[in-house]
Parts: sequence; structure tokens; C-alpha cells
Amino acid sequence: MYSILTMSTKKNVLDLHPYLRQTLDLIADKWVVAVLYVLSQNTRRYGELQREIGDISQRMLTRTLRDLERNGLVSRKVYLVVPPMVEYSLTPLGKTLNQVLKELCDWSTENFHDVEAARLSHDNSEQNRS
Amino acid sequence: MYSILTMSTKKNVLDLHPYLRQTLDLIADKWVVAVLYVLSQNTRRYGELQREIGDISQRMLTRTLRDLERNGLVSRKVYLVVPPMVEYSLTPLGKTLNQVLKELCDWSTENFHDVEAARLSHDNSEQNRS
DNA sequence: TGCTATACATACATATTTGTATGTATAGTA
DNA sequence: TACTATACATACAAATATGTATGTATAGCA
Repeated sequence: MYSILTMSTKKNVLDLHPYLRQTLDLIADKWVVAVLYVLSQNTRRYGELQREIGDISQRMLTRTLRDLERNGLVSRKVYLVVPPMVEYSLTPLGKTLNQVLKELCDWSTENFHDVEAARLSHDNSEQNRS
Repeated sequence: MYSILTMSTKKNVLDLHPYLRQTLDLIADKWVVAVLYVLSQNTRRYGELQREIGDISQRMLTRTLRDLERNGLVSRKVYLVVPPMVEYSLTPLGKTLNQVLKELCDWSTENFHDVEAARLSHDNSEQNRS
């Protein structure tokens, strides 16, 4: 990623690592990480996910799961019973992504207090009052 | 992150690692990564950033830089000359975050073709046609 | 017969993010 | 005098993401 030279002719920096942008789009939305997190522990049913995540609307849970499935990160297993039963679990690919998320989580644990401190001092300085 | 037990009483999974959510909010927007990436190479002036990123609007560049500054990831140095000159660079904190982004980038380089393959097979299967 | 449980779909409303167009300031230069 | 370069600010419009409310299907049970 960070070995780069001049770039006079190209249009967009992210052309250089096109997948990073798409990967960020993958994980950046409001619910993906929560779902991946819960599934990292175990297979879950739809209703279990909803209860454990807590404040996710059912529309968003469905959309998030569909996206994750389409992207090969989560697999869906339907049991033909009544009432319906569907189990979700991480794919091997999903598990590798979870590893990376763990690194991000570690960074945030170690460094986020610095971010908060920066915010405080910024918001308290004279120049940045509104 | 991923060592967890039962969670019958809490509301939201992400309460368990509150900073992850906020860190994701930090980096998840459309332009932050591009800016961090360009600055990882060197200090840049406002106009240089704009040219190198390419398709960012000036409003978004300004907002992104202000956010990054507020969060302590980027520092801003103003030279009192006419026409104005302002230099942006990464803070030490910003550099550590860039490390993590690099891991994400590595993941995407290694694995994103799997994601694309999953998408193709998903979109081509009978069940998922619209 | 009517009600329950489960896993959704869908129309519509609202909120948040991003983009576009235009304006501001000032020293130097033609 | 008018025009340039640079780094913004701001009002407004458009696009995208998210939430809410309601509907669907079916076996079993009271």
C-alpha cells in the first residue's frame, strides 16, 4: 500500500489499491461488524442475531445478512420446517476478515483515548468554537 | 474482542468494545482513507491533496481534513503568506492508524478475489435473480 | 376457527452524507 | 484597474442509508 511515487497522470489515489476501497465499503456500514462479531462466536438463527445485537431493525438485519451472504462472508442454511428455521454462520473467508477486524479493535482499545483527548482539546480551544 | 460469553441483559453487542464502532466511524467515510494514504507519503498542501486524490470536491476535502485534525490524526500548519499556504501531515497517532489500514489493505489484496467470485456465483444463481 | 411462532418482503418516510455553485480575502502582477 | 493564486466558507440540492409499519406463509394447538 504505502510504497508510492509520483502520480501525475492518474485520477484517483485509490486506483492503486482498488480493493481497499471495496473492502472498506464492505465493513463500514452500521451493522456488518456487529453481525460478524456475533457470528464469530457461533452459528446463530435469525432471531438470535436480532436479540443479541439488540437495536437492529429487522429490515436492516435481513439486508445485512443478504449482503454478507452475497459477498461470501456468511453462509445461510435453511431448514424446511414450520415455523421456519434459518442458521447463519461465518464462512472461512468471513473468519479471515474477522481477524483483521480484531486488529482494528486492538488499535481502538490502545489508541482511542488519544483520539478523545484530541477532540476535547480541539473543541475547547478558542479558535474552534462555533 | 472475540472472547465472549452470554449476554442476556445488554442491549447492543458493540457495547463490549465501544471504541471499535467509533474507530470504524472514523475511517469508514468516503475520503478519509484516501487522505491518510496521500499524507502517509509526505506532507502536502491543500491543493496538492486535491489534485492527487483527483475526484474529491473541495467541500469534502475541507471537511475531511477538519475531522482528521479534530481527531488528532492530522496536523495543520498555516503560513501567513499571500496567497495562503497550509501544510497537512500525519500525527504520530495518524501513523499508527495507517499501519492498521495497511493490514486491511493486505487482506483485501489477498482475499478480495474470493469476494468477487462469491458475488458472481451468487448473482448468477437462479434463486437470486430479480 | 383463530392464534402462535419464525423469517422474511415491501412500501413509504426520515435522516444522514455528499456534491454543486457561488462567495470571501489579499498581495502581487499586467 | 482588473485579474491571478490559494485556501477556504456557506447555502442549497441530490443521493444514499436507515427506520417504521404492515403484510405473507404455514403447521400445530386451544
